[in-house]
Amino acid sequence: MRRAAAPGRGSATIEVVADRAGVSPKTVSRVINNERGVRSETRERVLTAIRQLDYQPNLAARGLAGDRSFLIGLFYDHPGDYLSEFQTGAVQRCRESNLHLMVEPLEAASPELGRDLSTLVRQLRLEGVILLPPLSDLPVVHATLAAAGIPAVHIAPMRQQDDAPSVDTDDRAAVRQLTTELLRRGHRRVGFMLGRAGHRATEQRYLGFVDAMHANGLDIDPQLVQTGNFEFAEGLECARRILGCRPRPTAIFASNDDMAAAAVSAARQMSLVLPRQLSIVGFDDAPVASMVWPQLTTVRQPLRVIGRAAAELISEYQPHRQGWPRPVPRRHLPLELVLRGSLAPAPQDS
Amino acid sequence: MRRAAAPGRGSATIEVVADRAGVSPKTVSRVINNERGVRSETRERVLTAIRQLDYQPNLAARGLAGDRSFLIGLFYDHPGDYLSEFQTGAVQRCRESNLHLMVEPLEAASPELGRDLSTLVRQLRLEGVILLPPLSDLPVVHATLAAAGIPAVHIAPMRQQDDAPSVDTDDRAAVRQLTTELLRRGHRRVGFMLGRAGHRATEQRYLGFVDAMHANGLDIDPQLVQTGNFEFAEGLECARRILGCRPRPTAIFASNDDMAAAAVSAARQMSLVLPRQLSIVGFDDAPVASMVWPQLTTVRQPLRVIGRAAAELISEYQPHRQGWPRPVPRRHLPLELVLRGSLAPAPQDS
DNA sequence: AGGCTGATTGACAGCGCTGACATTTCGACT
DNA sequence: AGTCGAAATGTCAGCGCTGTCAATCAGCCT
Repeated sequence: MRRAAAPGRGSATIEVVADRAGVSPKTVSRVINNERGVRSETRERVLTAIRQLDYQPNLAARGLAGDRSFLIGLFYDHPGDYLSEFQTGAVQRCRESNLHLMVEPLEAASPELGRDLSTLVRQLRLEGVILLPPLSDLPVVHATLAAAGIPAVHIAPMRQQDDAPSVDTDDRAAVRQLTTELLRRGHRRVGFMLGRAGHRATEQRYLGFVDAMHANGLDIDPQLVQTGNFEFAEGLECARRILGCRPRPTAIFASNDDMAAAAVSAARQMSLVLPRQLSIVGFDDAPVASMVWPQLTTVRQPLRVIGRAAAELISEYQPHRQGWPRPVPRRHLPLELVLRGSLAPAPQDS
Repeated sequence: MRRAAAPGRGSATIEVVADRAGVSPKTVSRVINNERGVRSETRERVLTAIRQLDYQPNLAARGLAGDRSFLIGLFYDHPGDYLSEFQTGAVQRCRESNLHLMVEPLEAASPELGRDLSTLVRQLRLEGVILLPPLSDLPVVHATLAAAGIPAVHIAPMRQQDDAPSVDTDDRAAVRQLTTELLRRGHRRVGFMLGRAGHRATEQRYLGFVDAMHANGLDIDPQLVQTGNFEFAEGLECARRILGCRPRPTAIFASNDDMAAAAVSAARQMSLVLPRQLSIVGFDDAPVASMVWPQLTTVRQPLRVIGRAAAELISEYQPHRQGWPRPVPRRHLPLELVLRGSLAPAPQDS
């Protein structure tokens, strides 16, 4: 023996387990990797030995020998409060497949993006990556990963790539439904706060709004549609512009909760009584949605579920292994309306 | 050659680089690892070859041969909006040391906690871990990591372990200062909303409050001190109890912004005019702090800086390498007051 | 019993790198 | 020029596992 194992660290090797079970290391390996072709009695013996020795296979060795890494990367640009929920879901699913999640913030605007990404991906030999928007829409990202041959799941991409699995939610339908709720309560003049240009969510949510308005024979007053960027500060300006229109709208649909919260603030500063004089609805069911008064009616994003789905697709979609390409997997998840106090009947004309 | 390298994936090996530079693989290894004893001319030649071939050393191989992993773990229980900021800071610092961050949610309450942790840590051969509260206070976590010989940085632990590096902020001083601001504006009856029992933050923030009150010769009315749990929902109840006291306090200090936002809601429901009739201050400078009206006066947590510091301590504190133990490293970071609209002079007695 | 097939199991090299140690090189000094 | 020690570089085995392929075994048929 050349180097003594540090005491306490690490654990038994596969050889020790093999000896104890009276089989060869290769057989232990087969058991660990759940390969078929091991008699169940043998498998049991091995499993017992593993348990008794509290054996943990060495990931680095497995990776080196098997040309794998057991690692998948989660790339994001702006962290938001949604990230931690998403990643928790993803990690949970990863555990089921014995994978591990590396998180990597990346600057979408950086000119080094391609190189940074390539370095990371190749150094770690990632088995797949999850791309959060807006990274999921950058051609350079797509190109770099394709060149490296790394499967990538795109979360809520603007346009689906034919060759890339994706996970998204049916924002359009949800907004259509929620807008319909607004109309059903008598609102006719409804303001709309757009999100940041270039996000799929921005486009889809607006389309859902248009769907509902048109379905009810209503026209959209362009003045009442203002562009924000999903952030509170911009949302304030945006809400003020909308509330400055005459006749004043009786409701505002904000493309996310942060902006909806901004609308609440703006209305409050203009001394409007909420929700009697103005209904406000948002999207995301972010923490702030239940922290303003009145609480926001909104659309819940099943963030953990999305995270799980992303990790699941990655673990399934391994084009260079067995019988791929099968159809590129996608998940299209439903959303749930959350009706709260900020939604009220339209005020009576007086 | 036994197995063909998958085309496009991976990159040149150290041997290819060595050949190109006209040196042995070992010398390339020396350059990669920044070891001394390489003539600078040789080093240059190797570096050039590395650049030309766009070589990325294989982490798994480095790990296996060198008994390292280049991985550090970030363990957390409840993800919160603060997590993503923290982790972004940590990842940034990790990159500087060529380390990578694995995030691992863990259930503090689970009876399997010790086993789960041990499995993770040994399978990945983590070089260190960062523990977010409340994990940083669980004896089983501490014991498991100590047994495995893994250095752990504790973030804001209740009590400092003599042998564990830690990062925390001076919550007590910050609350003392902010309370003093309140008193300077004429407030005398000030309510206080405690955080979840067992958190260091809960204790320290309250102590800061007591410090300031006593320093100004004021007693604390026990009725005005209520226990929340850092969450909005509890905060609402808590605020109602405080606002139900007579004479009604003219200000409330909440142990975090979520609860401060709850106080804003509760006050609004009681038709109090903010901030004229009631000043409210919080802690954290969470997103919600600037999303309620009036915006919250609060204390900014330098989350990224804390994350960086944690990663830095881990990369420095490697007791089983070179000359340890040196003094166990700690960081005690200052906080910054953020004065916003929710803080106003006390109403005049009438 | 012998032969044949498919299911199990094992032997062995090698994944790409680094630790220990051997060897060479180089400048300084007799 | 010759000697010596430190600095620079190289040699080689092996980290712990898995892929390949060979060997063995059990079951079944004639």
